[in-house]
Amino acid sequence: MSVTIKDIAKLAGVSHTTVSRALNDSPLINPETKERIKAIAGSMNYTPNYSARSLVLDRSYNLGLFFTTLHTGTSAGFLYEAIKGVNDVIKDDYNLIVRGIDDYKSFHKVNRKNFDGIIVMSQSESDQSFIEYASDKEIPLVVLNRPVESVQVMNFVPDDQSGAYRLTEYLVQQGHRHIAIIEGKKGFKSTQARRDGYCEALRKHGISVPETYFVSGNYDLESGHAAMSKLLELPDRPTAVFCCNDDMALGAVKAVTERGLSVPEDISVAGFDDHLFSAFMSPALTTVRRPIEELSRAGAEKLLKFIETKHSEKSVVLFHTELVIRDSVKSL
Amino acid sequence: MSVTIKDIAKLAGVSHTTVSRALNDSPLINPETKERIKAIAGSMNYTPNYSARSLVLDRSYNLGLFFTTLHTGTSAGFLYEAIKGVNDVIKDDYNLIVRGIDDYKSFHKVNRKNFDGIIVMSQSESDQSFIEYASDKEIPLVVLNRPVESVQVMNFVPDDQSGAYRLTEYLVQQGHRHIAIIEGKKGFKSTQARRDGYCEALRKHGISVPETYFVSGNYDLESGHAAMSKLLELPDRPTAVFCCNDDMALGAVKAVTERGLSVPEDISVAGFDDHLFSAFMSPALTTVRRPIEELSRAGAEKLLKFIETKHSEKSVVLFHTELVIRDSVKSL
DNA sequence: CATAGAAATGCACACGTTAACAATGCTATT
DNA sequence: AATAGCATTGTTAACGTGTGCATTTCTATG
Repeated sequence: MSVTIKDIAKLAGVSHTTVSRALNDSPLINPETKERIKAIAGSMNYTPNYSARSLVLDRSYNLGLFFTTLHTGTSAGFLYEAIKGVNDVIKDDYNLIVRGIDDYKSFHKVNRKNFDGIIVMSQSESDQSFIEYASDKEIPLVVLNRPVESVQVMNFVPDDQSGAYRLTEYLVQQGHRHIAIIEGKKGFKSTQARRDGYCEALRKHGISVPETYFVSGNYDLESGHAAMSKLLELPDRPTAVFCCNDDMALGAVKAVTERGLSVPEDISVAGFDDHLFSAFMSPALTTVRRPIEELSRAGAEKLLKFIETKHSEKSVVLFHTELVIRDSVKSL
Repeated sequence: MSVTIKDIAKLAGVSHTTVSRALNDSPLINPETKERIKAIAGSMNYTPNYSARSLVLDRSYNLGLFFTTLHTGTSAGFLYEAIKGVNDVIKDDYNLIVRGIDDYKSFHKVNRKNFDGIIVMSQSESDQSFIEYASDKEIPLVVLNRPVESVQVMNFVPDDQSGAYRLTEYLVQQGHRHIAIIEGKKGFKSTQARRDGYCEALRKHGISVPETYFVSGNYDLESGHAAMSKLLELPDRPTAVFCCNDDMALGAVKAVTERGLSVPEDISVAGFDDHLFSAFMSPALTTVRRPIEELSRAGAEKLLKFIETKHSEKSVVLFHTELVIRDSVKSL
């Protein structure tokens, strides 16, 4: 039913090979016939059958963008920026396939035949088996957002720890000594890194905080709200709270205002990520910017280059995170 | 390099035809040999080559999820919910390909060979050409979010107009008579529908507002902020503002608090969409819930059923929108 | 015992594309 | 004029899978 190169060949009075070569701009073909064939193809509205091409070329034209999960733990802004970044880079001739790793019962269908390359937006060490699997199958692979040690891969990660360090240090510089932390989802690497940065800064400045200042969350709005509610009940209420992402910070601010208190007058709040909405919160959120879109773009570019040249350094590249000072932290 | 059915055949001492049939659970095959072959396939770690299968079966195993754009106009929450909804439904044997329609230079590569089915999250009439193209190519097609008249397609849309009507009516019932609107992106169908619902409610209650109460936005945070800033400068400042989505509402609230005013004491604000963060704004946002995730899920289910059975009613199905009353509107 | 028919398997081709190799005609060099 | 070599095109096979039809073997029926 649909047009094939053989149909074109018949009409042009040449062999289908010649058509194939002409359409692929082979230098073997006489420029005139090439033009003629292209014209015919155009007029017949020809589109190549990618399955056939894939079969013989052993390429799928599929690129996978995998997240740890599409459920709790992955915020909307994170997903959005990642897709946008990757999508901006990949050429017209790749399909971008989006998927949560935890949606796979078996990785069976993930192989070189089905994916020309894979980008993993890794948030948790639970992805490890997937990453190792893909690496083992020799699928071109870029891992973003989380450092991977066990396997050699192209690896781009934002420097969460130093971001958290600088933010916490900033809180200290503003005169805060009672600084609590609302942590991210358990098991996520970023959770650990941000906590480490926080602890490091406190230690450096000789500040110690009670255990009750460590409250767990899971990166979503509700958990931020719940965690802050706990903190506000404390007899020795903190003067500042570092929320490990902006979503939780929004929830936390809510918990404060609900009690008739206000940010930053009664308590200071800081976040992490710098999502789109953070600048528009009331008060505008002091946070740490993580360049997710840039990271995704860089990752996609690297992957494409690797697919083309089959060559690249497999090492961890740290992306700079940046302290963004706004209005949610009071100077004491 | 990778295992094929012929390799299995050799090992099992049968023809590759038998292997193919066995793995596809054909009733033609002796149950015992079938089991034996399956065992061998498993031990050899066989995965079918989808390109080859696609070629002969004329199916791509690709499902497309297309947005009007991945840039301004599509909010993170919208993208997130849509992907989540669709992803929850599609079986393990489909690839979900995500893409912005405005990223295509030519629709060339969109055809039945490359897509078993397409879901269009349509926000603008600019998608019309794409929808007609896909429909013309006889690709199984579901259009979500925006009613389509020119072509017969499966079409699921939230009832934005009546949602906006009820919300506006609610504002009136709370005693507001000076109600402004911050509109959505020009050219988007939803912009029109929400405006219509707003106007209808005002008319019904015999309220007229000055032209200056219609301020244009484009569904993003900045535009909400800018629009509200304008409104606040007005000599006859409105007592309530209907923002055509939650993102703009957040931006609008920001503009209010920046001026030392507060919501809802000095001015009431309402939104539209009910994104995840809306309940956690301060104050919690009164808005209209649009069941995007459910819509996406329903759309995906419908599409899969159609692909299987080749049969379905092509008509518009309205999804109910729901007024969500929170704390951002004051009773006068 | 002959035979019809069912059950199980194999043969051969098709899907649409690319590419190694062969073939042809032409030009330039000796 | 013979030939080497280039430019251009065609022949043919290959990629891995599914399926119509033929073939073989076995069972049941008369």
